[in-house]
Amino acid sequence: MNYWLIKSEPDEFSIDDLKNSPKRRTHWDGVRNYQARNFMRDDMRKGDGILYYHSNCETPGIVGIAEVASEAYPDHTAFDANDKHFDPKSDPDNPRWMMVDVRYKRKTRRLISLAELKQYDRELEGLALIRRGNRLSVMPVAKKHWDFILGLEEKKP
DNA sequence: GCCAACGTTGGC
DNA sequence: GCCAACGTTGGC
Repeated sequence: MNYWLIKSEPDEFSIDDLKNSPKRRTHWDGVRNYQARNFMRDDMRKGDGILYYHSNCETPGIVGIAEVASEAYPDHTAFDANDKHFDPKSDPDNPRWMMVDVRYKRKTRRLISLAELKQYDRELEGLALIRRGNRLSVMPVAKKHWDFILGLEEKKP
């Protein structure tokens, strides 16, 4: 079992939006970065744990837990000229972009902010999220980092 | 809103 | 294959 962190702008699709989705799940479309795609396509497995992260908002940070609910399959929004994430170079016969389904598990007891996570740069060394200039929207999380971050949930910020 | 960091594109 | 130009991400 692997662990992941996925980013979403709460104005676009928040943890509550996921929670309120039918069957509390959705397809994670719109990823248009090769490294992120490769993680989804090659390494994500059903049941993997996901830290749900809110980006580009007042206090960016981890707000919930989700899980991978499917293997990767073609991201059909890349073929839709009316879609925001349309990619004319993605051929339906040879799709360039993939996605997985994501299922809501729960919210974290509190928001674990990026600023707080950065204070533990020693414990979280190697976590892509806190590396400078990081822009990946799908990234792996080592089990020891997963455990450490969830341990923070019980602490005062 | 600013801007640093990064990924992608395309001319050469 | 190099690299300048450009577009995007995302913290602040």
